[in-house]
Amino acid sequence: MTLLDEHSIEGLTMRNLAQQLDVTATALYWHVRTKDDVLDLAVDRIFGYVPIPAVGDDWLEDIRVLVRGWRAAMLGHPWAPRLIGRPMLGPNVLARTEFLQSALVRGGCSGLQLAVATRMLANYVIGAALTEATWHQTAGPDARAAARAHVAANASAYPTLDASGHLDGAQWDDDLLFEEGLNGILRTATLE
Amino acid sequence: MTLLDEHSIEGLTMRNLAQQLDVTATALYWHVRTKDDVLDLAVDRIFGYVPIPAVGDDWLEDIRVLVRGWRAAMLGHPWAPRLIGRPMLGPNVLARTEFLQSALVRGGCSGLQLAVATRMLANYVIGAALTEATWHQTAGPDARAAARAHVAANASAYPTLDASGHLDGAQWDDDLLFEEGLNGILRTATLE
DNA sequence: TCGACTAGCTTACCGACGTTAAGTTTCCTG
DNA sequence: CAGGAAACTTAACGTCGGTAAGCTAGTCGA
Repeated sequence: MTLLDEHSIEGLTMRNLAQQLDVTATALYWHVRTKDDVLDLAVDRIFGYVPIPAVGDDWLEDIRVLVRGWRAAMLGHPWAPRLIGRPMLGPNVLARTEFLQSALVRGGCSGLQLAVATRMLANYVIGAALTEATWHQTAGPDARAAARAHVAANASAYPTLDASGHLDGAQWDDDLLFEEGLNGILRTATLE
Repeated sequence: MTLLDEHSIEGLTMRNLAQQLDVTATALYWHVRTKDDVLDLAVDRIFGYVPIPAVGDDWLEDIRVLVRGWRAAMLGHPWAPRLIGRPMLGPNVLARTEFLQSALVRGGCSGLQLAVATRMLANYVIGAALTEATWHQTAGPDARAAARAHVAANASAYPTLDASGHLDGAQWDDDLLFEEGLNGILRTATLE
């Protein structure tokens, strides 16, 4: 994970990892079957960093806390969102899902409604972490400016986009946007 | 894209791509700067497959149609969700965002509300496509069953998860879950 | 008609990667 | 003190993304 944090995904090679451990690359294959296993382990470890809060009396706040921690864990390790799209059946993942569903059940969800709410939350967090991480690491001084310039140049083709400042980035805080969206999703869970 | 569809991401090598085009691998570097460029082109092309509907009188339905097409385009090419986490500033992406935002504006959104709604929708679609694609291609006969067995074995640790059948997969239709969640998100956009 | 120029491709090659096979050390146990 | 397993090394294979230099065909102005 040190390697991943410092040099992102491309920096994690079996040789680098071995060097970090003062070992030959082939020695790793005694502990691990393939490199994909290493990545899977890293992903599950990320989910282990998501604090599972104690069950409180406010199920909505319980969900908020879990989901905030989930997003924070991924944004703290920007390579993590990119690695989703993998099995993800480790016990850490299951424990997180269990907590989330149990909170929803406490809130009165069941059946289809429960399944929908679970997926909404998971999809929202994953999508948010992925796009935010992408945006941050793509934010070379040029990329964002180039897109903005392109929109401004063809302002007639993108009237709304040009006016909304969606590409300005600094206009709205990511945390605020996430929190507002989360509230929206939770509201639908309480309304249905 | 033929290569990607048939052999997924790992099957797309410069050499394979060149062979498919009856050319040497190095010839590709005349047209493309690096392999990442090829992947970026593939991603932008996917967004080109998202049909941008004509502007109708029902802005909610306009959004639904766009978002459905977006998800379908990604699920039709399961490698696509995994490639998000890349620049994504091509004109196709911008055009899609423009349409989405303009529909929201027609619906009365503006300011913070507009930004939140845009992100919610994007995050939801991306998250859904990613998890669904992952689930489908991980669905070896064993993976899903193994997870279910693990939950059933430790049913005491996962009471809600065990009872909800969240891992059964066949219980709810993916399309239905997506549509319901989409309705929920759109409802928050109209309520706020 | 012909030489210059260039878009497009090829041949040859580089270092790094994931992975395997076989042999070596280290250490614990009977 | 013998034996065996756990942990590691050395050597090597095939493939990958990418570079450098050279070849080929067609266009175009004089």
